[in-house]
Amino acid sequence: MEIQSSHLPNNRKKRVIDELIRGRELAYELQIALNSNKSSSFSDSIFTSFSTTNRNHQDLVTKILGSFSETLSILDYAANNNIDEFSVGGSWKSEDSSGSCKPSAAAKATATAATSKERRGCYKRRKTSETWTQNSSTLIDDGYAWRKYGQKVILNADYPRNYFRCTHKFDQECQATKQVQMIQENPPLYRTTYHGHHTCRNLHKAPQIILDSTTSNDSSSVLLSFNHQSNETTAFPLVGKQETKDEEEVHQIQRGFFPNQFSDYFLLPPPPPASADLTGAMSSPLSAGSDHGGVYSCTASTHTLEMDHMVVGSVDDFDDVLQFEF
DNA sequence: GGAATTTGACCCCC
DNA sequence: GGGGGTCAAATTCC
Repeated sequence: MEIQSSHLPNNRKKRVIDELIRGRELAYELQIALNSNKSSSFSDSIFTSFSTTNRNHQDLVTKILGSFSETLSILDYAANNNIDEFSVGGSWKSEDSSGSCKPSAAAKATATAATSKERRGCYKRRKTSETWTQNSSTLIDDGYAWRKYGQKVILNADYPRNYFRCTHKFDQECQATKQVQMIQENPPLYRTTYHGHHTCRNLHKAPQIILDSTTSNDSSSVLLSFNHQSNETTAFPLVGKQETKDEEEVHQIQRGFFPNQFSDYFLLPPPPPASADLTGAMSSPLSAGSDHGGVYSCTASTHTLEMDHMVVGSVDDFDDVLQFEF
């Protein structure tokens, strides 16, 4: 593994390295798990990892996604220096998953209260939790099912903040939440702040394959993600070969437009037989791609995060160079 | 009728 | 004290 990074602050550099090492270890773990599943075909073992029948694989992929999302969020800061929350001591708070809320008077009252009315206010507010933000010009479907639970007018903000929790908060005790706030109307710009990682296993769909070859003059952002859901309605035209029904269920290749951000990457195994199509679908600045097994190389950008059988994504537009070889 | 959203109330924590 | 995060009843949607 080789990492070159020249312009990230040391603390973020260390976080990038730590997260990538973690991601690599998880990927190895996933690889071992997949290899051990010899009764399944490659495509079965890869893509059923998102089905309810293979929760171990799914869990590993979820962890890997989280690891690389964090890494990319750190890089996102570097690329979008206007996100001041990423400053040290800012929104990158230390994880306190223990939920260190001291028992409040209300909570104590709750223990004896029987009525729902009296339970009001007994929530545990996260004192600290891991958070990361991303800005985008569109409201991005990140593959998880969210339930809106609140909206607040924020002081000195032009637009209200919307609060979402994971749909599986109660049935699977998933603590992931996010806040979405429009920060600019024309052109539209949304800021999404995520709190905590998903521990649920019920992706309402897997992340999408989205090739972003930005249609603007700014070629700085390239987005790859992978989707296995077949009948999702989307504003993005599908590209790729005519697929069998099964193939349709494991991947679709879509194109999207997400200028000036790249933190919404997903790490998933690429669809084995479709790499040529994917490559063909890559319009400038993306290029290249192997014709087997799904090793894709996106070489046109300064930043390439690549693993055997997996490509995390690539970006450019700032001077750091990160190369990962596994 | 169940799920999702809206919205006023509650209260933690700076 | 007040901003902001969460709860939960009411309302809307499918």
